[in-house]
Amino acid sequence: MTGLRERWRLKTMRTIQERALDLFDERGFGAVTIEEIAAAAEVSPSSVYRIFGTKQGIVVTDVEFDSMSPEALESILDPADPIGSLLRAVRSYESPDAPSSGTAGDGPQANRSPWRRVRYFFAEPSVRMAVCATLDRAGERIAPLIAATGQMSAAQARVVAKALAFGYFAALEQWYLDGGERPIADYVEEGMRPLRRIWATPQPSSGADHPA
Amino acid sequence: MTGLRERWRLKTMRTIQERALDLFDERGFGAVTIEEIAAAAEVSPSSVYRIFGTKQGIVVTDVEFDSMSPEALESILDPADPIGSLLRAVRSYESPDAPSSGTAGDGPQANRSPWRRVRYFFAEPSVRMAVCATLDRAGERIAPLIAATGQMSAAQARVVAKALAFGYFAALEQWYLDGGERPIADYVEEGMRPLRRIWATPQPSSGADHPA
DNA sequence: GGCCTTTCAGACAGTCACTTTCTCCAGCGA
DNA sequence: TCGCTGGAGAAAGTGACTGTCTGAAAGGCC
Repeated sequence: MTGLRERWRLKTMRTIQERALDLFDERGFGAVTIEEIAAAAEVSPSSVYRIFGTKQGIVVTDVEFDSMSPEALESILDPADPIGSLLRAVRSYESPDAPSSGTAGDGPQANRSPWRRVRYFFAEPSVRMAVCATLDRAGERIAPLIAATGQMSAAQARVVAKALAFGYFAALEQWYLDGGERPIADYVEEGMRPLRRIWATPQPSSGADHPA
Repeated sequence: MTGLRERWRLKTMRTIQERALDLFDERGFGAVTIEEIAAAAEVSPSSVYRIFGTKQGIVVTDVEFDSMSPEALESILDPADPIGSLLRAVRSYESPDAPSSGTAGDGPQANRSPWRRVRYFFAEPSVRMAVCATLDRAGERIAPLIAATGQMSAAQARVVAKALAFGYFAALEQWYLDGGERPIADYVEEGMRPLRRIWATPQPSSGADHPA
């Protein structure tokens, strides 16, 4: 039984995000002010900053993932096969409804899929920067989990964690650039395949891997 | 022979960077305004923005690397062994004088090594964000070079390029966190070793690799 | 070397993201 | 039911950044 305050916070978060995206879709990210967003969501500008920190945070913040506890993250991410874990997470996240309209179909009340925000990750430079910062932090979170397996040193775990986080970002961008036709999981699986070699046990019987 | 205008620009760039770092070291990044930096460098605030774009740009911009032509980059980076190329670049960059004082020794007119800026990459969040954006762009530059080898698809080259750029960042941070005692190249070599497997030909005779 | 064009530094005003502080109400525990 | 407290709202301020304009110096042309 969560408190009333937290309920209000979560509901307000979603309201602000949706109203903000409505305005961004309508007039562009840069042409909308925080005051307008706050007015549209019927909260004070202070609340927007208290909740999201920055204007880009409204787009970047992922309510369920960012509030995930370290334990929950640990239960999802298998340090021995992080790419497989990532794929599973992406597939379950993607399942509800297909993204369908990638660049086409820019209607005001467009799809409410979680991928609605993703467009701005790549279209708006300042948002892209904020996404990079978020991935950076994500890397810091998963590095200790990888290091805990004892397979690598702390420095190597750090490098690999960053490679995973930003490799995923690269795959996502490829999906975006292709217009969002095929499911994202396909891009993640294909794009990140070279990284799988990091965990590959040296066996002579691994088949052809690289060509697209 | 380069024009007078370009000469002025380069000289001004270095002046602004050094004066700005003097002020940052003295009072902290956030406590120094652009106006003060401009005054200290004896230029107008407009010029600071025209040259560096943002306040963080003053710290992040690497004069020689950022102005590197695509051809020069191509001549340095061997797509078949990017990590080896990176190591060579780091070693030649690091050679002039050792960084010595990492966290200790915060004197006003500290060392003038190219690593003076690096401290702020990790100490100042907004600068760190800008560094991430720069690495992101660096990834975009090297991805086509990797894709040109034909070993991977475009998506895979994109992923690997990002992994390289941010893996280097992770290694650099490990160096910073350790206090900058050992040379950076050591951290790059050790930290990025797992990424080498991406290019490893499947041979059963590869020895032990992982422990630190 | 003198003229014309272009480029760019400087000045200035404006916008808005973000911070800080204060007040006050309502949720929460006793 | 009664304090206590966390948090929402209001408001003023700061400074990073963006345009626009003007004048002067650089660079090309004869």
